[in-house]
Amino acid sequence: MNSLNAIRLFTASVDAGSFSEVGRRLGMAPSSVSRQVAALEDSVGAQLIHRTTRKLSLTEAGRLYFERVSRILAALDEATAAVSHLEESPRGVLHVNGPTAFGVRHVAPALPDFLARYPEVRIELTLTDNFVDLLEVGADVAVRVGELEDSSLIARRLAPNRRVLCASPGYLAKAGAPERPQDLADHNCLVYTRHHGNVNWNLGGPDGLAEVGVSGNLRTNNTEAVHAAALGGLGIALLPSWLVGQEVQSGRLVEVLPGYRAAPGALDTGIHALYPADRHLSTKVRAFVDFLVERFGPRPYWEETPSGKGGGH
Amino acid sequence: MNSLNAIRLFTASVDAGSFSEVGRRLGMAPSSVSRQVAALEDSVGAQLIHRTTRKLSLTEAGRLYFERVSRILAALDEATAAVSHLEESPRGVLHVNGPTAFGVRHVAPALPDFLARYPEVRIELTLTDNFVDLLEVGADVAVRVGELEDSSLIARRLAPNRRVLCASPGYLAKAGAPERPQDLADHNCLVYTRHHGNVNWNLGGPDGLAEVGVSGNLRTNNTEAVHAAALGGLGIALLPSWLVGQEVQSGRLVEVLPGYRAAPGALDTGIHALYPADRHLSTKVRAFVDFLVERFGPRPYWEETPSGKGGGH
DNA sequence: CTCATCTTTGCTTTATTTGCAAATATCATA
DNA sequence: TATGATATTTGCAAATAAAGCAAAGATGAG
Repeated sequence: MNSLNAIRLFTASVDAGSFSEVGRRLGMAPSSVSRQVAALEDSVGAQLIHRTTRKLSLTEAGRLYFERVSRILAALDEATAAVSHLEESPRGVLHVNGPTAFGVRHVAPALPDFLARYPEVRIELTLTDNFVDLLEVGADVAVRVGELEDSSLIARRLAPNRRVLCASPGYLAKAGAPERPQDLADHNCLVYTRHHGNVNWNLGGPDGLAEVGVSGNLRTNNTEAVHAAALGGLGIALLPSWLVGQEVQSGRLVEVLPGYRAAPGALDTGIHALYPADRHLSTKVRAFVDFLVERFGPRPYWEETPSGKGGGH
Repeated sequence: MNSLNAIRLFTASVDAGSFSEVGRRLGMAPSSVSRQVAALEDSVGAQLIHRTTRKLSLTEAGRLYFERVSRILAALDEATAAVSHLEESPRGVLHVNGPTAFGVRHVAPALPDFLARYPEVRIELTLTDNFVDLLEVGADVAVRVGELEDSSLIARRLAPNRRVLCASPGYLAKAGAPERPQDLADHNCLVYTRHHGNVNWNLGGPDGLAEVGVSGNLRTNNTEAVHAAALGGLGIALLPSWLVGQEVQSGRLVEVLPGYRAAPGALDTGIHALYPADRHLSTKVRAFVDFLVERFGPRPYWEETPSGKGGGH
């Protein structure tokens, strides 16, 4: 196949008017230029340049080829530049994928700041709760809460995923606050589970790990439903801090058994940004992930407490 | 610089959806395809394709690059095809250069036949009597009468360049016809010369070579002037057969000393077509030169005599 | 869970390209 | 006219790039 280099040397020779001059400008031997152009001529099957020791002149075929090929080379350089340009600074469309609840509460609110910092980026945010293949859906980066599937993607930790026992002040006034993990068995516990069967909450505290079987009059596979029920005063819930942290801060919910915390399970591996393990990570993805890390960590705003205690990792 | 091959493999991979498939189609190892595309990505500085063992998918940069580069490759192939096309059969502009007198009498009249045979050729005929550099003037082929300058051009012999002693019937009736070369000294000889000084005509005949000093009341550096004067009955002229051959045939001029002929000098090396010694001789030039050879040689029409004698080489 | 197929990487072999030097060609200049 | 400076081109050896092979890791189908 004919090489791009030969074509570039051909046009350069036409511009310079001499193979030697081209060699001088490009720092290569004149013989190489000569041979490349000769090879190009063989490749297209026509003489392109009449050669004299003193002067080069185009044949008709050469003129024709030069005209067309000059524009083509320019277009090719433009195409390359356009792509390289994309990488100079964050710009272009950034497809972000994430779970609905977390996305609505913490990703979407962050976007104005991000877009203000990088005005040339446009974001396409897709919130889905079923697991999607990043590449399948055309996403550049995904935010995942817990449960990292084993994949070729790179995971960057954005925040811890602590779970908090909490209930509304109304419920606690009526039912009292548990003082030890075992007390939970006597409370109406709002259970989030994806499976059937009994549910245990594992709580670590000053007296070690306690496993408590919990139950109540609401079981659901939807965290938001648990959340709503807890806000409504139905009972005690075990919910991620990113969901209830700010309500605990405002007092709409009260943390229960604050000396204890849920033992880290599969759901507690943290909140991560996932992106393809490509050798060339695009600047817009890097910028977005860096932005999220900066915004959330090391202690996310939803973990802040007025007294400075709690949360963290 | 990035190679054309890599770009072709990139687009082929996008089309095929798999490096292995491309390798299969193009008969090369999948690893080579993979490496070429990776090198292209390094070259443009951006990831173009997300790879999975099972599937390839374009990045935004890849989509952008693919769109532009596909068109560019097509344009490049078109440009190559256009040039190659030129060589499939004679077509395009053919620049022909030649001396005025011969061109008007024998080249221009031949062109209708040539153009009828090759309808896709357009001829640009430039007739000049000063020597021009073929390449300088942009000519593809030149017709030269005698005097071949030593150059890198290829010379193909089209016809002999015999010179003929002749005079008008009127002059011969008045002054008589010479019977031996020496008789020319007593005739009014019409001398073509570019220099000052005496002029000798060297005539070869049955009695060997005779050198005769000639003179008359007309000396000129223009062959056409000699020709016109001879037709007007002024005297005896030594003129190329291509100029007077047909007039001798028609009787408007009569050959003098037909048993003798001018000794070949620098002016008698023949009539040639000259064209560049390129490795790729264009088909239109080849066709034109072949056409002239066929039309003129081995015995040109202007050398024909009713009795079949004379002329030749 | 196993298998077939895909991409990638290390390693070796092969092909291409390069530079240098020499041969040849051309034009300017003495 | 002869000489010198500079051009293209070619042969040859060295350097560079590309290819294939085999193996390892990855992914989806059955």
